[in-house]
Amino acid sequence: MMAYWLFKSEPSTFSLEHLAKSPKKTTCWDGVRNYQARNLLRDEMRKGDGVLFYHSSCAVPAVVGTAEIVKNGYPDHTAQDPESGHFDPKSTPEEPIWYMVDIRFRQRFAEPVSLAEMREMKALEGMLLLRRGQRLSVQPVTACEWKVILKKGGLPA
DNA sequence: GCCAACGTTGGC
DNA sequence: GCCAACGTTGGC
Repeated sequence: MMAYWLFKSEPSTFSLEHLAKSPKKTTCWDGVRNYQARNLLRDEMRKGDGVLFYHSSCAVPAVVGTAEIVKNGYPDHTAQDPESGHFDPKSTPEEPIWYMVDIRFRQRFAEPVSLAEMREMKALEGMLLLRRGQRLSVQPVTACEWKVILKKGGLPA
């Protein structure tokens, strides 16, 4: 059963363009330091799942395209790197706390689907992203939400 | 186990 | 830059 997810990223740090230009159009999604998000990365996400790529903290917050999970959850080694900025001394190679997945660029939307637009779409009532105070950096998306957003973005579902 | 203080996220 | 909503930390 294929699942769908939404990944937030600040485009000034790592945009969909960055992903598209990465080697093999693939990157490891490191640096997530929230337990709820960790559980999704480690236990729920599976190779082949769809990812909505969302730009946050920018002029027009929006879903700008899609990616896919290409590697299941595995330990985030940046937790062991004091230089990384995501260092966590409580996490060890023997007992890792933090996990990441690999994602690969799939497609860029013809038109980004902005947060404001999503708020006005009836089909997206109840979408996690639109809930006030919702800050999870990786979060589940329903098949219906996925389909509606891809259509709005000008991609075939 | 409670809860105040603090840091972060992220839209506006 | 502001600020609401969270998550985390640490004293008790």
